[in-house]
Amino acid sequence: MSNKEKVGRKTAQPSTIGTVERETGLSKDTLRIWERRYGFPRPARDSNGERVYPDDQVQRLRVIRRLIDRGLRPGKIVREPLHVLSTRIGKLPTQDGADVAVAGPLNDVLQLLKAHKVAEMRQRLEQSLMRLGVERFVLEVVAPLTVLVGDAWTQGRIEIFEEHLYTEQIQHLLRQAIGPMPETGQTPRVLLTTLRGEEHQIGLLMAHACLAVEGAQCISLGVQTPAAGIVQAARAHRADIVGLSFSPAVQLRVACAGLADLREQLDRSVAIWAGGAVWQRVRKTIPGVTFISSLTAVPSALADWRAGHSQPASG
Amino acid sequence: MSNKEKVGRKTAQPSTIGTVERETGLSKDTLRIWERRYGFPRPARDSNGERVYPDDQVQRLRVIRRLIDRGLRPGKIVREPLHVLSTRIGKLPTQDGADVAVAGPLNDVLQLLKAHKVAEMRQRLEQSLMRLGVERFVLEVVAPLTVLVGDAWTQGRIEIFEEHLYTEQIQHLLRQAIGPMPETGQTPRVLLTTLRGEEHQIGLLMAHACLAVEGAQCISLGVQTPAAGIVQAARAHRADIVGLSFSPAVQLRVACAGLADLREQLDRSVAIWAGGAVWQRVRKTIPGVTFISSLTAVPSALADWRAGHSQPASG
DNA sequence: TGTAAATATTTGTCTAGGACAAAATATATA
DNA sequence: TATATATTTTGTCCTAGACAAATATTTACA
Repeated sequence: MSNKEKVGRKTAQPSTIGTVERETGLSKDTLRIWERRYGFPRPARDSNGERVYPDDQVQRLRVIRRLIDRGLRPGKIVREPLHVLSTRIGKLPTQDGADVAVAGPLNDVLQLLKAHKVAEMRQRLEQSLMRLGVERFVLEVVAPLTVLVGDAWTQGRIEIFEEHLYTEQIQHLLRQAIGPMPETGQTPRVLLTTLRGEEHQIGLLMAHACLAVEGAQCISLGVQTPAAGIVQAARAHRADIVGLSFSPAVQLRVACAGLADLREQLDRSVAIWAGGAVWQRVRKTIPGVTFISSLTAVPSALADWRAGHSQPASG
Repeated sequence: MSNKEKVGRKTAQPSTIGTVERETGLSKDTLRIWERRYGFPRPARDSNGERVYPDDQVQRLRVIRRLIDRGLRPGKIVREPLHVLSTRIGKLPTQDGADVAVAGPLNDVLQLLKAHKVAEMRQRLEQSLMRLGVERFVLEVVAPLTVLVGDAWTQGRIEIFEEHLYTEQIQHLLRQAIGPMPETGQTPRVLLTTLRGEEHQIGLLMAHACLAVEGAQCISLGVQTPAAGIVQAARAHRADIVGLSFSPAVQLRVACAGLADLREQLDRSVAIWAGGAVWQRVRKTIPGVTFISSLTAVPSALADWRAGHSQPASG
């Protein structure tokens, strides 16, 4: 029962170290050692001597986390006050897509979200989907928009429930787009899921959509399949590729460990594709694992695979 | 550091405590305290004194985890050898409503799932949806089938990945069914979500579908919205009703506490509907919260609400 | 006899500071 | 300019005690 938490009975949630771990993705050990080394965070203590984190510190931790995800080092930024961190976020090099051009229309969607005009937002997105087609919609709208929304939440410009609402709408749209695609029977057969601890569905759905339009045969297990289950499923469905999605929130070390672990358990003839922007800053590659740091790389990766398996036949 | 020679080291996987945490879902703290209290697991130590778990112990931990999820207590089972645990799994009680009557056609679907005939299963379900319509499909197929699948997993008759696969397919279907429903502008406006700790989406989607076909205007936030977020969202979207879904896995006390908490924070004019089979066995009702223990009760609950709010008008 | 309150047990999370290896950066050498 | 070595940074693991929430059991009472 690792996900047990103390029940917040009074008005607000008490932000214990366990809560903050879940909210920021920083492990308890990390939170404690930062406190010891850098003097931040500096939580209050309850009657029992346990840490109670004020909201503003949690907020600051979220921003710090975001910056570390993009490659900055804790020693440089953990002590910095919020306003310095915020300006840092603005100065970060943006994700691969040159967003300046598309920033306008995407910001419109963000504005609709903040104004709680759900119907209009959804309509706008549906129009984009129709106009651009599934693939361009995913690459040019959903991917950058999700980053935008994530940043906005990190910086407190939108509320958590607004982010939930966005996620839900996008999920709906993507599933509608994926749903009617015919079972082609083409290769490769791709088994899609995420490892334990990764609960973000959107990345998975984006990958699913991109693969499906390219004619790959996708079977999704949803999020958080334990490694042993992935191995079983790959065997049962004779998957050619196991596709795993990683959000920026994942801890690089944990993810690498999980991947290496899975690689050992999985039949060597089955490829592993690890998708997610996190892999842009990975150094050591894992043998037998293909890193796909951008959805734009999916078509060429598929082409490569097909080139290498042009003779599936009856081996 | 010698990071060139690191490639080929130990042949087997080094099951450290972190790895086992990921594999079993048991936290490091829990693993250590079990070792101290019950004498199991009893990992070896590497040169640095760190725990190294043999595979058979990890395997046993997985089974233990599964039994604990089903309500058994650690003190009783952690010391037991694997073969005892295995027999225990078969003897687990199924959900109270063991519907042998409906089992026929539904069992067919279950068989398809176990045979990994995804396409056929999906086709079968799609046909049911077409034939029965959304509401009957949800009530007569999805709801009992989900119980069936849950039981099958509990008793080890299907694997976890098969349950994931089922969930994913159903989610797809339900979202496709819900998606195209027009925004009617009718009342009531229902905000749908689950509380923290409840991560099952299917219940929520079933409720969404049933409400939508009855003409209610649904806005879903997805799962696990913190209470404060629900309050904000209800205000922002001028919700008449907040609908919360609870799976059988939820702990009754935790759920009640969460509901009471939400009831305090939420404007009294907003109704709270708590849905889920768990409420069949609730004793004390919470004032200001309507319990809906079966989806069949949704239409009448809606009628009641409408009867009591026959004059929405202009404030 | 059944229900509610009180007591006892079980169980997971929290605390502390020390230790160490893997990763990242800086410096020296060919 | 590349490669090997040194230094710093950083996260995870260690021990073992404490405590409250969750659950089981007993007692009190209608």
